[in-house]
Amino acid sequence: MNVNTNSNKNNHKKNIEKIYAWLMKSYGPQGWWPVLNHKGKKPNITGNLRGYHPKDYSYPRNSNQGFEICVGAILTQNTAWKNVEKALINLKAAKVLSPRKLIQLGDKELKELIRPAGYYNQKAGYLLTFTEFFLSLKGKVPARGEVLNCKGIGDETADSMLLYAYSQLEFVVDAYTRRIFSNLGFIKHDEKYMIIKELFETYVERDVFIYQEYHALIVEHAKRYYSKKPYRINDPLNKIL
DNA sequence: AACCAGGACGTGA
DNA sequence: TCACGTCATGGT
Repeated sequence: MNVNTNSNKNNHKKNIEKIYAWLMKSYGPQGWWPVLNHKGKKPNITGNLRGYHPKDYSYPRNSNQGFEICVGAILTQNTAWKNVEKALINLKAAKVLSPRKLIQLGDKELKELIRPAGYYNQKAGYLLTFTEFFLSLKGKVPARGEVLNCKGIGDETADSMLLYAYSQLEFVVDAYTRRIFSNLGFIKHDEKYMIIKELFETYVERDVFIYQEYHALIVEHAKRYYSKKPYRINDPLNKIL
């Protein structure tokens, strides 16, 4: 029994490509992952929802920027980016937004700096654990399983780190992805993370920059049409499939 | 003034 | 495995 034409697998590839094309045409390149400039500020070139360097895929440009992306990935768990930004700017201003400096920091100081990002007691511990791991890599690209072994890093955070900090071909799935694509009929609303990840990794062109943009575009679109219930209402994507 | 945000973990069925 | 409570600040 198949009441939804969108769940026809023969159309998945076309539809998922069509959605990407529509999102890109509508919103343009997103410039993810956001990275602060050398002054420790948010570059003044974008709207508040976009990344900091649209069309520029040369990030991260050094190890510290990669580390910054990982820190942001942990801090943004269930947290608005605006609050994460405050925490990152605090860390940058205190000149501790690098792995060596961060592990030297006292527990109380670290918590105070990341406080705006919320859950600061937990996240402080997660950051220290991850930082030790990051240093142990000595620049090597970690395996997904290794990243997942760090307490506080689950599927989405691991994939975010791998895709945006390490330029690995890992599709990032978040609550927004689940919302949009379940409402469009591709998946169940409570579908497992890995099933959704595999859906995209099967049908999206296997290109790191496209993975980076697709996830960012999904977030941008969801913020406009799926941030408050009832979801799906007025979603223009309903009409293009 | 509730509700939500670019989740993950611990616990007890 | 799964449902549910917990963690916390700041914007709307």
